[in-house]
Amino acid sequence: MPSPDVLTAPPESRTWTIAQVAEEFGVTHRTVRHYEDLGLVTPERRGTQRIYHRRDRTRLALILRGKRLGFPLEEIRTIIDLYDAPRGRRSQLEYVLDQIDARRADLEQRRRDLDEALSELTTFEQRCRADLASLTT
Amino acid sequence: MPSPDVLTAPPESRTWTIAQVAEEFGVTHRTVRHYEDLGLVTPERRGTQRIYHRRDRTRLALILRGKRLGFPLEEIRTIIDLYDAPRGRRSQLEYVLDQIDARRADLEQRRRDLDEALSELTTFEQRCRADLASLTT
DNA sequence: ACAGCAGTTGACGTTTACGTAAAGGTAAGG
DNA sequence: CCTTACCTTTACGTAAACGTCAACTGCTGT
Repeated sequence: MPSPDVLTAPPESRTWTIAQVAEEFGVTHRTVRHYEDLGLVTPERRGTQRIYHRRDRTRLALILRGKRLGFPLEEIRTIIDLYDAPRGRRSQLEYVLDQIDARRADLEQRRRDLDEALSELTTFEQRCRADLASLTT
Repeated sequence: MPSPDVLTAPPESRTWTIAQVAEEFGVTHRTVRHYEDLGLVTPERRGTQRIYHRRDRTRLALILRGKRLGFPLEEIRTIIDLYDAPRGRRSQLEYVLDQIDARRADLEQRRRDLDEALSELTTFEQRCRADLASLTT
């Protein structure tokens, strides 16, 4: 049985086990550990056990979306690193802004490819529907 | 020297060597041959040499766009196969239309992910620009 | 005290997508 | 005829992204 704390504790301090996050995100624990090996997530350790916080879940969501978009994990890491890079000095901020531009260009290329693929698919579908209609007559 | 035929022949019959298509699409000849091993392109053979036609270039363009979108080659093949599957019988047409729906769902999920990523990037950029402005003052 | 389960660390296996080296065929130019 | 450039097959290598044991550890209920 879970201790009542889970229900009464403030949401900020809510934590998860590896099995829980794996289950929630639909991946295996091996996958989660692999991401940790690559430095994509860094869960807290209570002794030897991993404790996942909200921050870790946010990262996992970012990672998995990156994967759905077809980015390699190493590239995903550079994105994550970008998002929580220190931005204290002007030079750092300018570097980050440059990186943002590069990423945006990449994403927009992908969107062009995607829209192209979608419109070709639509054209193809119309042809098929026309063929189907001509069979019916 | 190329024979004058290359200039006078009708554009339909224009062909390419493996080196030319590889160069044109910015990949190595090894890559092109790999796609052939997987059945993604099937160039004509003149003796032992490969002859690439317009049709092959169209396919290569499809393949590479698929790759930019992060699809595995096997999945790309199912797409290509879909595009030139026989559509004579009604049952075949209905099957193809089902596949089209599945693909569209996939592509639209990707677009959602993409738009989300882009808008997060924009938000982040604004924050950075704000930080930069506050440094200037 | 002890079984049982969840979690942990290696370490090797697998699939995908090519790279790369070896060894040779072929057509054109000198 | 011989070199050179381009093409061919065969085959082993490799990096990424996990899968899959194996062998422990550490709580938890009985």
